[in-house]
Order: sequence, then structure tokens, then C-alpha cells
Amino acid sequence: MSEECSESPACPTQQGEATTQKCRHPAGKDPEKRRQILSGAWQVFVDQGFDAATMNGICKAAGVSKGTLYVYFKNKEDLFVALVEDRREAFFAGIIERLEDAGTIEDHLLAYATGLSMQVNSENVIRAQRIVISVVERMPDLGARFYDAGARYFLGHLAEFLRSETEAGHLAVPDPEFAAAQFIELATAGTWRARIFGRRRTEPSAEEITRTAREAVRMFMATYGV
Amino acid sequence: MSEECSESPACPTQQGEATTQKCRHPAGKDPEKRRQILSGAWQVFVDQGFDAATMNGICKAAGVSKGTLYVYFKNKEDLFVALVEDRREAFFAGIIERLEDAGTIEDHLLAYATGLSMQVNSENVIRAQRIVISVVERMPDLGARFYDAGARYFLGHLAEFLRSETEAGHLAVPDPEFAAAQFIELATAGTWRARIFGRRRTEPSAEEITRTAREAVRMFMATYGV
DNA sequence: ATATAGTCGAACCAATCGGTTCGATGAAGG
DNA sequence: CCTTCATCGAACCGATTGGTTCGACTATAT
Repeated sequence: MSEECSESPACPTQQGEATTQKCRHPAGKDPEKRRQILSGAWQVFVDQGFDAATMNGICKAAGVSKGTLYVYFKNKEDLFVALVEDRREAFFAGIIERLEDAGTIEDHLLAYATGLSMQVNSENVIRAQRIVISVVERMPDLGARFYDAGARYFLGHLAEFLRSETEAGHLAVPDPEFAAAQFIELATAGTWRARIFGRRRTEPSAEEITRTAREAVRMFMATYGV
Repeated sequence: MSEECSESPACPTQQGEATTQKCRHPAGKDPEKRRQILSGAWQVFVDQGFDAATMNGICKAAGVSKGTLYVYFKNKEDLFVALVEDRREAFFAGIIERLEDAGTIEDHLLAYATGLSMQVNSENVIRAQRIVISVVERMPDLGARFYDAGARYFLGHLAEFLRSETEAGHLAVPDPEFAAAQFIELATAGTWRARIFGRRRTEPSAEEITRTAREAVRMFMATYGV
């Protein structure tokens, strides 16, 4: 319950030091409360889906009154959009970074594939993906943005890597964008589709992920290696 | 509106010949009416999703009274399950057959890939997949059965083909099941995922499909060719 | 200390949903 | 011709929903 006044510039209590003092936030602007709402909403949405989730349930889960909830978000759809916007980056952060130190091209690709597959097959992300897919018809932009933040983000980054390695003569990739798409599909071959359709209800094991990733790299290098 | 009495064995009107005469069906057993309901339900579900679709809307679309609807299907979920059950086979029929006459292994794989990709990326099938995915949490078996009738059916068939070609010495595929999964992912690389997330709102062109299919075959043969 | 204002919580609202009921209708069957 | 019965259609039901309102409470800022 101890918040620091770190956001509102109109709050004169802020001392520069980290202080546990509270300060007055304008209605609907307390970032801590906002996070609290989003956190509760995440739980409810993730295990009930968009339609089945009720605003009352979200209030209860978030520990916030309904009136307050509607001060922060104007309706259910707005709340959901904000939630996806808030989480989508977090899903895929930390994977790109850890790839920088990889050694050979194979190591690089392998790390890429395993990181991607683990994340994209994890229970939470699978559920989130299902929900986004289920509302794509009603909120077309949401799905597109979610895809851009996830798959497309990886695609772009990987394509860039492939292009530079090709220019350096370490690979022979005529169409980096397309090859990146191929690689991403290979990285999750046999797992993701079955997961998203509920055919597999548990996350793939680390061994399976690395095995699939290794085969993806092998296949990729057999085709695009020099 | 002309029905033949072709199903009910209790109907003495049936003459063996095709007749346009009507006959009395026990309540909830007229196959024509059943088809009529499923057809209306299909339209409504496909462009509204499971939750947004209402039983009243389905009645109107099907041209059937609500009372009758509930004679044929005991509730919304039951209707939806029956609908998926009714359509899932139809989605993927006709693709396997047309592959039998293919010549070389490459031709065979190419036909497989293009047929699969066209079907799986078509607007109707994409929408159906989205709906199934959206209810997977509530109806786990439905998603699994749908997956089995679609992807898994292809996987099995393709794996069998790969195995026999390997035994004949035309291919070198150590793990046919897994290789089949790889091939299927490659066949839809760059299209299906974007389609399902609504990132692409139009079906891929025939040229793109064949191009992707051709690259899939090339990659596959580079890895598993003799 | 006092005024201010963000939050609470519970009641409230209109709308809609899935599902049921039942008398009217009209065609099939003997 | 008359009976039977599947269908119709419209009213009806209880439950639940997203969303609103408003007075009570309380921590903050002056």
C-alpha cells in the first residue's frame, strides 16, 4: 500500500529521493491503482475469455470498486485494449536482448528459436493469444497490433540479422523476410498449432523445444547455408 | 421446399425412385430442416462468433421458429458442437484425393502444400478456426477433435507418405511425424498466422501460395532429399 | 482543523440473453 | 374427411450483463 509519488508532476510532495509517502492523484490517474486494475483484469480475462469475463468479477479480482474502475477505463473494450497494449511488449521483451552474445550463426538461431518457442507456447501467452484471436473480428486493430508486437517484431529483427549475415557472406538468403517467416514457423513446428487448438494442454518440455529448435536450425542451414 | 423422403425408414411413402413428395418426420428428425438450421447457424456463428451469436438471430437466419430449433438441438453449445462436427470433414475433403495422381515426390509435396494452404487460409475456414479457438477453454474436446480432423489428419497422411518414400529410398526422413509437421508449417509460412490474428484480411493470392509452397518443397528436399 | 476530492460499495437501471410454454396452424396419413 | 402432430410465433421467465448514480468515508493538501 506504500506508493511513491513518481508520476504526477503536479504533486509537490515529491522530494527527488524515493519516499514512501502517498500523494493525491487526480481521478483515474493513480498509476499504482491502474496497474492494480490491469492486474486483476488480466487474471479474469485470461481464465474466462473476453465475453465470459464480467466487470464485477474484474472489480473483485482487482480489489477496486466498480465506480473507480469506470473512472480509469470507460468500458470493457477500452479496458481490454489497454490491457493488451500493456502486456504485449512484456511478452516478448528479454528474448531479443539475450541473443546478442551468441557466437556462431547456428548458436544465434538456436537461441532465437528456443526463446521464441518457449515464450509463445507458455500457458499464459497461449491463453492471451486465444483471447485476442477470439475478438479479432470485433476489434480488428487490436489483433493486428498484437501480431505486430509479437510475431512481426521477431520477423523484422530476424530478417535484419539474416540480411546482414548474407551481406557478410555467411549465409545465402535471397529473401530475408520470407526466410525469417519460414524459420519462425519451423521453430514452433508441431507445438504451437496443437497448443492453440487445445490439442495439447501442457507446455512442451524444454527437451522438445530444444530438439525442435535444433532441427529448425539444421533445416535452415541446409537450405540457406553457404 | 421439395424434400424427398430418403431418411426415415418408417415412412411408407418412399418409393425407391427419387420422389419430390413430402413425408411426415418425427419431431426433430427431418434431415432437411436440420440442414436448414445448421446452415443458418453457420452464417450467424461465422460472422458473429460464439458468444455474440444469439439463438434468436440463428432462428431468423435459418427461417425456423425458436421452438423448433430447441427440438433439434438442446442448447446453444449442443448446436455449435453439431455444426462443427458437420463441417469439419467437409473442410478438408477433396485435398487428399487430388494428390494421388502426382508424379515426382516434388510434385506430390507441392500439390499437398498448395491444397492445404489454400484451404486453411480461406476466409470461411479462418473464421471457423477463430471461433473454435475462442471456445477451446470451455469445450476442450471440440478443439481437439477439430484439430484432429484438420491438421492432424494431414499430418498422419503426410507422415505415412514420407515413411514409405523413405523406405523406398527416395527420401531420407528419420522422423516422419516430425518432418510432416515441419512441412505443414512451411507450407503456410508467413500467411496463416497473420491471417488468424487478423493482420491480413484478405486471402493470399494463388501466386503467393504457390511461391510459398515451392519454397517449402525446396527447403524440405534440401534437408531430407537423398 | 478544515476543506477537498478520490475511492468505496451497494443499490439501481435498462437491455438482453438462453431457454420454456402454449395455443394456433396447416399439411400429412389413414 | 377427420385425426394427428410437427411446426410456428409470440409471449414469457429468471438470470445476468455492462454501465450509472450517489451518499459515506477517509486521506491528502492547505
